[in-house]
Amino acid sequence: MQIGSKFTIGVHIITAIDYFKDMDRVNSEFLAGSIGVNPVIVRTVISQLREAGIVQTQRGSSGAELTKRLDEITLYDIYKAVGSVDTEEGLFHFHEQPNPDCPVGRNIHKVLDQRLIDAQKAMEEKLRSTTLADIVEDTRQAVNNESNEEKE
Amino acid sequence: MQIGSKFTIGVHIITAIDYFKDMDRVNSEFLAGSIGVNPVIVRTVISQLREAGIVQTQRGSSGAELTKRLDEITLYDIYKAVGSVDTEEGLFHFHEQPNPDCPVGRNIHKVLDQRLIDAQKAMEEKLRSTTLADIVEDTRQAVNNESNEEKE
DNA sequence: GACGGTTGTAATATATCACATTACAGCTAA
DNA sequence: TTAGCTGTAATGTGATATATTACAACCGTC
Repeated sequence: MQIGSKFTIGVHIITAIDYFKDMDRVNSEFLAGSIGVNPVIVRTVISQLREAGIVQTQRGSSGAELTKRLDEITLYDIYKAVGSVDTEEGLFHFHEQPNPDCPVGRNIHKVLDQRLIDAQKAMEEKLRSTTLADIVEDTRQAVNNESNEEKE
Repeated sequence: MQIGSKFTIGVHIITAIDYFKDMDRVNSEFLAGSIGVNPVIVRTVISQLREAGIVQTQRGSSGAELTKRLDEITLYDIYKAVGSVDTEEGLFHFHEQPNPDCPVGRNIHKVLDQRLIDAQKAMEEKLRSTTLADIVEDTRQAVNNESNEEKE
């Protein structure tokens, strides 16, 4: 089991929108090329980011813009925006029909649920601690290191 | 996306093995009845718990036994035993073909990977903090509360 | 105002995976 | 030897992630 790639795609999209904002026409096809997926996937993810108030787009004209500062967007915001984990169901899928006639069966939910929620929250808190400013900065840094290595 | 129910089934199994150890013949059919799944699923999960050194079984004769003390088994041990998350791949599925000709594309992995690993580890650490002794105790407690409520 | 380029989204296809189910050989205790 | 159980393979089925095609709605520009 894995959390779908729409999450890392979302991070990639926002990073690229900022990174290329003054250089290229950052449309869905350009992004799809950088990410390595179909343009429709990019548009779908951008739609979800738009609904979450993170980016802004316009039909017809090309290019998305961020509506928040990079340091106000966390990994968690993107994770949430693209629906990485269903809010109702949670990260852990509980077996659905424990037997109510069995003392263990009818209490296991009660006993486990909060601990599972806590584990999920611990992961989500970690995601909150990184902002897209961190990601973009680290990306620029990595690119700089590349050109330094070339010179040697 | 969700972590499969084999994890909560595993917890249920160990809890029931301990809870009923002096009362019933705890075979795969009995467990399947308590959990509400097919007996083969139970046997599969028990197989994985056995490979992880948590339970011990015998062909022919019925009933599994724990090979560790309850307070030496954590939720994480079960999570790991049943392969809730693939060790190679990790919890987060990264899009697989970021473009190496794009500065963002060829660096996004480097920049994101450690942060994703950290988030996953935070969740797993939480799972480590609960032992099956906690779960069984809370279950007995819950059962006691039931009979108290009846008397009122 | 017609046109090229773009977005938003529906519809469909495909592969993978979780779980269910059947079947049966191997084993143990009585 | 028999009854009952386990271990596991094989197969079915539904759900889901991602890819892809198609097209209407829309914008800036000539």
